[in-house]
Amino acid sequence: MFIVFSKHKPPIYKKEIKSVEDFDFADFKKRFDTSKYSLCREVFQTNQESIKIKNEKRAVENLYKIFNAVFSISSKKGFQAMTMRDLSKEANLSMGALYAYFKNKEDLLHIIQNQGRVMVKNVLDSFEATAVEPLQKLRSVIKAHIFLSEVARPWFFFTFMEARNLSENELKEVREIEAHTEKVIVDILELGESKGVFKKRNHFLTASIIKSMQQDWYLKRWKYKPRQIGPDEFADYVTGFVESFVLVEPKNN
Amino acid sequence: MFIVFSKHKPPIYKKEIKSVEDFDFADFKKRFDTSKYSLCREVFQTNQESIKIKNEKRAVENLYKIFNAVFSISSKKGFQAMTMRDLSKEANLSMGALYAYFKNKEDLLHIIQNQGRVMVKNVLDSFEATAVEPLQKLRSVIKAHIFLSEVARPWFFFTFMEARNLSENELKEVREIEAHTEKVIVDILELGESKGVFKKRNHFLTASIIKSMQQDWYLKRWKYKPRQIGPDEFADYVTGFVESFVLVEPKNN
DNA sequence: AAAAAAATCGAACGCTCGCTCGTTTTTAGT
DNA sequence: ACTAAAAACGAGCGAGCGTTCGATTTTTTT
Repeated sequence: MFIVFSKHKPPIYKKEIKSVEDFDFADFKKRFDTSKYSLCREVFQTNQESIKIKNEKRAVENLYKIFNAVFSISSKKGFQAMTMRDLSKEANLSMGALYAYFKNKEDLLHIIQNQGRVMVKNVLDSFEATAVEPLQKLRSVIKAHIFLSEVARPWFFFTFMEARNLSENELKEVREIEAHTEKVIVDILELGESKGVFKKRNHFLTASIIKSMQQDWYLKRWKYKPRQIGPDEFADYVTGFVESFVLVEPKNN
Repeated sequence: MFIVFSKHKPPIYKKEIKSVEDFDFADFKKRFDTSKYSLCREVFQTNQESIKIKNEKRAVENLYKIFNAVFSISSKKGFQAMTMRDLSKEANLSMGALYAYFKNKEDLLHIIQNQGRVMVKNVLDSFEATAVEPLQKLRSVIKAHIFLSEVARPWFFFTFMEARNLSENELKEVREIEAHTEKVIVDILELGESKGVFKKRNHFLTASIIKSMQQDWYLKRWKYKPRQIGPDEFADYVTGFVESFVLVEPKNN
């Protein structure tokens, strides 16, 4: 989709740090369709048989209003505590209109959760193959996750917080994708270890800890915002933190 | 395999490391009243005027049943979605009996949240002054937090997940204690920097990341349990991770 | 401009919720 | 064993929930 080949592949142990894979948040936004409607359009196309509205433009715009209202209300009081009257008011749609976009309240939850999951899997998988060297792979994956959670913060927050309300089946899917993204990191760490670039560690624990850092970015954004810490600075700090632990020959700074 | 500090100590800063401050989980449990009723007893004594039951033993036992039921139900569907009938059934108490222990559902939430907050503050503050050297202080605080969240995991999980339902006033208290525990870490890092033991870093970000690791322990315990990773191993891994980043002269392994 | 189709509206319905209170059971003092 | 206080009980109340559907408005087609 957007695999970028570096013009000159430098040797890993030298000054290769400034390669094309070393994207920042601005690069990330350019590479993806970050239009605020893109996710809603996908939802419309995926659920066309259950959505009673024919006109795509209209449907997508209203889905956008609905989802935003859901995110806004449930970030304050949770999805279960949100009433359909709350939602109707916040989205500026009548009760009847709302039910043209989803079958019932539970269905609304599932639509959002599923779309969130699909988005994360699509984006992160496309980043796995971006880089070749272990260190670059590691950086790519860490950054991609942080930047994606920045672009789609409400989706991430909602998915995390409301995962409890899922059925056993869906919960299994959540666990699977979580294990998958963790395995992506573990594989990179093992590759690096076998190449002698990374230290021998408990890679599962390292991956777990990396994920917890990424998670902090979208769960506790209110902590970072007033201190003017942006996604680039945060991502660099996390990668620096991780590298000092896993690299055989860490940079000194 | 990876960093183990407890028994055979690598001589990093002379021998003062082998001090009483280098506690493990078993030590921690001994040092605190970890009786399953101790927190409930505190709740009873704190809210004696609103609790309509006179007999302490009876009240404490029922509070224990109630809180456990609350934790069990809301970990699955959230506090808001839990009905008083759910709670009545799970706690084996009638509706009327429940309301002898709290004024209303909201009050029940506040009682649990307040007690959880008080506990965390009491325990962590008592650990701040335990050690003298920056590195030992850092280890103490990190371990104390992880071990405490292990002993009182349901309280931690509940406090985190249901913080959204708090009033503006209480939310302020939550933020305050969160900022407080973060500041404790920042102060230690600054002390270490001034002593030349720790590197010059963005201490706020380091503290933030440390907290996110600790948090992972009680939010995602289902990940660690099947892999047989206990609190000692996890705490050692986290401290090792952090030390490789902050120490001027990190141990090699 | 009229007619058909699409989209929106919101009062009304049945149900479940938090909570109460008159009654019954259990406990403790004698 | 008696009795009064303490504790527990649970059916029932009104409020508010998710959801529906015939009426109405807006858009598209002709």
